[in-house]
Amino acid sequence: MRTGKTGRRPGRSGSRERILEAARQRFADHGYDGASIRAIAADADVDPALIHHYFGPKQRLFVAAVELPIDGRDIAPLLSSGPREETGERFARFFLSIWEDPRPRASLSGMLRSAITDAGAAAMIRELLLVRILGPAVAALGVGDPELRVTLLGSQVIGLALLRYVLVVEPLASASLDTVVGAFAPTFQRYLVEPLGP
Amino acid sequence: MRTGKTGRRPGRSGSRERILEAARQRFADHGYDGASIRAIAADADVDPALIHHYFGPKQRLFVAAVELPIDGRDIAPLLSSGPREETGERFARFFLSIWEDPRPRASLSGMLRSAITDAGAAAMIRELLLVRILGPAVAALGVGDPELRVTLLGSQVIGLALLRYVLVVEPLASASLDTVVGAFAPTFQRYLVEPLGP
DNA sequence: TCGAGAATTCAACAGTCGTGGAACTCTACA
DNA sequence: TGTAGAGTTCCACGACTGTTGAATTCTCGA
Repeated sequence: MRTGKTGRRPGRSGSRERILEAARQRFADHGYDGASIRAIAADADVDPALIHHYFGPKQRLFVAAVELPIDGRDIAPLLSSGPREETGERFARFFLSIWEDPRPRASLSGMLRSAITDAGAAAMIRELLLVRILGPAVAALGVGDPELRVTLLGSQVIGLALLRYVLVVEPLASASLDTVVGAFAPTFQRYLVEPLGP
Repeated sequence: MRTGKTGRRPGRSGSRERILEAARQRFADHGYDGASIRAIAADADVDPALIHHYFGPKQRLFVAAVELPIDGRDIAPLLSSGPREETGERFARFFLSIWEDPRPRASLSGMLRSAITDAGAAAMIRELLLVRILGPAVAALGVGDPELRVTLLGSQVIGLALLRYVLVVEPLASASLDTVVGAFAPTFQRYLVEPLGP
């Protein structure tokens, strides 16, 4: 609602929501550093100072925009239910079902991109993805070496997300869901429940 | 050699080499955007304008600093030699031997970090890592679905490198070489030579 | 009806960034 | 010895960054 004039606008303007939406998009596309407050403000058709008024410093806007829609405790029962030799496939389908949905994808993309450059966000990905989400899920399976398994799993999960959803590398990006599940399920199966050693 | 005075220095100063070294380090630690010309110049104890004098715009400095020390044609014969059921392990050992060496690691880290944020570098990782390095290696094996296999392989390679070397996530980062080989070799084996489908 | 406070913008500050030009000094070769 | 050119610095430009303070206009409860 940029009328060029100062002062409050009549009625409900929805600026706050537009800011969050624009921030999610920018963070997803350009990462933390690449997404400037001014660009987000322009997308939301709003003055940069308004963003600061609502959210304070940039870091706070980031955590407000990129809030994780997944709870690790949802995964644990899903993995434990059903035959153990299909654990990897269940995990693959669950993981992909989240990323196929465009809304969480923007948040997750933002996290992933930002984690690579920003040191604080790197700690965040460790904390959120590995400790809070994958950690409990693996722990609930009661297998040996849970910490190592979490990182193995994380390495494949992040690599897959990066190539298929963030960088959009073909032919992986356009491969059908069943193809992707078929390709990655055995890998997840090994990292989750099968013996690791050489 | 910052004497505070202008003009050429006597003797060989090695500025060019120091600039490249500093650039590699900065790009590795902070990615393309995060590594400023000025910071690189400070590390190399040199005026920022000298960097521009040698390498032109920043993009040219990046490709000069981050030059890949691997040739895809070196990998192909290595993968083909030896028993086929150990192909994945040979690949794992080769791949890890490169990253364990600190010099290429800096270059590769820089590429990886930059590829996530900078759009041009994303195309570069696709071109260099996937097309020029993993592509020929997989093609030489004469298996079906080579393009898909390259991206599967790439997803695990990048995820592993990211967690173990770039983000340094424990316990993967400190795990012994044999542990890592043991954990990932079967995955690589599947992506390289074994049937994929569900 | 009045006043507190929410919403919004403008203008500006102090940084940082990449890059270009001009000037200076040394080297290498004719 | 003279001179073209490589190496090097300083300075400045214009653009962009996150953030702050003040001013303005609207809303809502007392």
